[in-house]
Amino acid sequence: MQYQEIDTTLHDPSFADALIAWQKQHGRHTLPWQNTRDAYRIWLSEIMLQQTQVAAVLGYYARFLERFPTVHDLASAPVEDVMAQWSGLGYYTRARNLHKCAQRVVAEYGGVFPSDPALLAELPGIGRSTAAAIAAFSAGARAAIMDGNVKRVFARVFGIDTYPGERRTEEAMWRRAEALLPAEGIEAYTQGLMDMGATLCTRSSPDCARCPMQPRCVAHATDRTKELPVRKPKKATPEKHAAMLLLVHDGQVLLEQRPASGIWGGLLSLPEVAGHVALDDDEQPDIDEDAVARAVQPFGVPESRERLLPVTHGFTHYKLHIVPLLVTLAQRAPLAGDGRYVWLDIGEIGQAALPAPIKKLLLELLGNRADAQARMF
DNA sequence: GATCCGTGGAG
DNA sequence: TCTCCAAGGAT
Repeated sequence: MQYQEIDTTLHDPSFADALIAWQKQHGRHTLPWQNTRDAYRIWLSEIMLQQTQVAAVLGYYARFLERFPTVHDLASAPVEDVMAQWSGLGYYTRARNLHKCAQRVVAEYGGVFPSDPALLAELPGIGRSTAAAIAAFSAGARAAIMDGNVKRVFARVFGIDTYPGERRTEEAMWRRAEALLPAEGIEAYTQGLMDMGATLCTRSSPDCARCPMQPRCVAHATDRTKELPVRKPKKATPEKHAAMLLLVHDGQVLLEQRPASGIWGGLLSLPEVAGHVALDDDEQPDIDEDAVARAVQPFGVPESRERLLPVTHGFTHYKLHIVPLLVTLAQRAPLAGDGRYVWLDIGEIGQAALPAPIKKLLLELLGNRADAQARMF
């Protein structure tokens, strides 16, 4: 049902003509992943850009290519190195799938990415839209993308007033996207959709005066650019609390590798104190001192303990309140054998595969004063 | 089909 | 400070 017949009643060659002409004159042409047909570089950019804006990707993209210049370099690298390079960019399953995908491209395609979108979409981390973008930019394949930009542009230009996250609406948009594909010039067309969404048809205050679609835009004609696309129906986000151990000894901090799946999958983080964090009458976390003592005990003999101010981190679907418990050890015990725990030099925090809020917490607390801390602990 | 998965910027 | 959401995919 995914790839269905093109609905010819939705054909309108003038849409692509106008978009391509605009892109060539006013679109973006100097992004680091443009002006190449190197599928590796294009693929890497498309994965990094999933749910992530260009400005956030630029630095990561450059560092990543420097560390992994080819798909072979990436495939043969330890996954830990890949995670470390990705640290801070978010959605860490992307990094694991990136690594897996590189290995499959090497093993199954001799290091050459296929140009067929259907084959690309079978690889880990590559869905229908990303496959189309890679195939279009690297091989000129005539395939439709469907990202946030396209949904916003379509919702406004065609006056679609149902929520794009709804299945029926999204299917209708895919049908439209297929029908509107140009006979030629797929690269400028695809880039044009992205450029329009990112630079003109933005979420707030779109620049309709410069928009090539303005004469045909339903939202503009009916003064509904602020209402379209319709918002996601919002629901209350739950709040969670976690007490985390900041165990310090001899210039090092104890970190624990998180499970591969779930939040911050596969990253290093601070060990959590097991058990529910209750809230007292003032909504403040009520830490169970016995639980803390039990959590610390396996790692050594505590010297001092200090409860730090809570740090709040908002995710898409919940809010996490972290209560850091700074504990210095007088004496360190040997680590248990499963390799999950690691003592990291405080000076190496910046390079470690840590979630952004944890890295920030550690750098603010320890990193900035690494020398002083190293002497203290 | 609904939910999960990060982070940073805009307003 | 708070809400929204961005070059989506996997489960």
